[in-house]
Order: sequence, then C-alpha cells, then structure tokens
Amino acid sequence: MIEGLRGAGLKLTPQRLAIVEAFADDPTHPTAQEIFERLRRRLPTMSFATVYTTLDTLAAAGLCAVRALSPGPARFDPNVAPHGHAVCDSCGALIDLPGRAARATAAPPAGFVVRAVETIYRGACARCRAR
Amino acid sequence: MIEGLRGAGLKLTPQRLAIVEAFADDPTHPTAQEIFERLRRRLPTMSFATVYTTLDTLAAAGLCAVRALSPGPARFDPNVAPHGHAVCDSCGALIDLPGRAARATAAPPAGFVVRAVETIYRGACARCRAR
DNA sequence: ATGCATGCAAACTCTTTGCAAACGC
DNA sequence: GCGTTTGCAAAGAGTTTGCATGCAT
Repeated sequence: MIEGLRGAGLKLTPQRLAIVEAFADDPTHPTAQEIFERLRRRLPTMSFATVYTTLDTLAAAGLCAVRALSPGPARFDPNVAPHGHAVCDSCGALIDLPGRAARATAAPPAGFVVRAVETIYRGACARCRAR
Repeated sequence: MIEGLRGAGLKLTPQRLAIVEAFADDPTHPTAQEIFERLRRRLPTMSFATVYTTLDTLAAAGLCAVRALSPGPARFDPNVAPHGHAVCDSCGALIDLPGRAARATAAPPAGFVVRAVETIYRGACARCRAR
C-alpha cells in the first residue's frame, strides 16, 4: 500500500504511514474511529479529520475500499479485490467471504447464522452514464 | 402493509397511512427526504421526524426494509423478501434485481454497467449470538 | 379515558471543509 | 521554496430523542 502511495505521487507523511500500518493487514474492517484510537497512542497530535481525509485519499487512489453495507460508520477494507461479506444485523461487523464470491458458493464464517443472502451489482446506472 | 400495521397493534393515523401510500408501490427505494417531500403537499403539518419514526416503526414490524448499501441517506424498500440490488456508484440509486437472486444469475438492469458483483450474507455474528 | 403518536426543536453521530501553520519533496 | 498535508474548529448531512400536545382506540 505504501508503494501505491508513492506510485500515486502522494507524500509519505508519518501520519499516512501510521494509518496504513494500522489497518493494511487487518481483516476486521475497522471504522475511522477505531483506526484513530489505535494511532492516538503513538501519534498523540493526530487529528481525526486527517484519518478521514487520508482514508479518502487512499480510496481515491484505489489502495483501499470504503464499505458501507449497514447503518453506522463506514468501514475500511485494505482488500480492494471484489469479494463478499457477512454483515451482522446487530453490531454491523463485517466478515470477509473467501474468494471472489460472485456466486453464493462460499461457506458463511464459523458461528455466523445466515438470515438472508443477497447479491449486489456495483456500477453505473443508465442515468449517470448519460452524463 | 396497512393490514400489517393493524396486525402489529399499531394505530392507523393519517400520517402513517399517507407514508404507507407514498412508497408501498414504489420500486425506486425513496429516501426519507423524498417521502417527506411527497407528503408535504397533502399534509403540510407533517414533521420530518414523524417520517423517520414511522419508517422505523414499519421496519421494526417487518413491514418494510431499510437499505443502507452505500454512503448517503438510507433508502426504504416495501419489498421485505430477500432480493438483490444494483447500486449506482455515483448517485447511489438502488435498482431491484428480479427474483431471490441468492446467486448472481439475474441479469443486471438495462443500461446498468456492472463494475463488480458481490454476495452479502445478513445475519448474526458469533459474538452477538453469545449474548 | 388511556396511552400511543405527532410536531417541534434540539441533540447526536458521522463526515467534510476552510484556513493557517508545518513539512515532504 | 513550492505545493501538499496537517491540525483544529466549525459546518454539514443524516438521524434520533425529549417533551408537551393531540388523537386513535
């Protein structure tokens, strides 16, 4: 991901490096708040707004993905390859499904009780493409 | 849906009836704002908060679904059966996929250019079930 | 008559923005 | 040195809540 920052012509600031390290290897899809709290210990002057803008910057550069699959804060995903998720109705937790589960063939995560399965197409609608 | 209100022991107020009529047959997944604007003409004293609380009440009674699949305002769906959606990256529009598209077999809507397909499991995670 | 529902405003959560100071390149 | 990035605070979007009044049952 750090290579990606450099490749996108973005500056390698201590804040950005710390944010990348804080979630690049984390499969739990932390929120901005959670990432901010992890960093506070090491970089006490870190601003919450910087966490947001940096994550936005990473997402705009295609280096991470923003997941908004349920109400509540957005979750950030270092895995930009298309893949499915199990979403908890009560806490909003996001758990990766293995593989490019375009079809619902992947087994749900251990202990997860499935209430519904749905398919989502992401893309551009006809109206937006017309512009 | 009105039957459902009665069956759930909820009062049939003019506001609730108007809200139900405003989106019960609407496949476009309006936001609370959009529903509110439709009602304003007929019920000028209608409060925006009433729209939210009523939609919450309907959802809690299982009479509609709240869809939060992308950033921005939640969208309300009168179709509570599990089904898939096409989500526009740029405007957030939600378009129904036909059938119980548990598997990605449904054709995308006309004019929609698909960038990615993903599967979502909804349910209860192990941690929440433990409580 | 009773208690749930409404309307209003204010609070709250999550995210973005404006601007001066600081820093990477 | 130049232009981007940071930190802070304030603003903005979206949603929820408290409380007095009103209405369905």
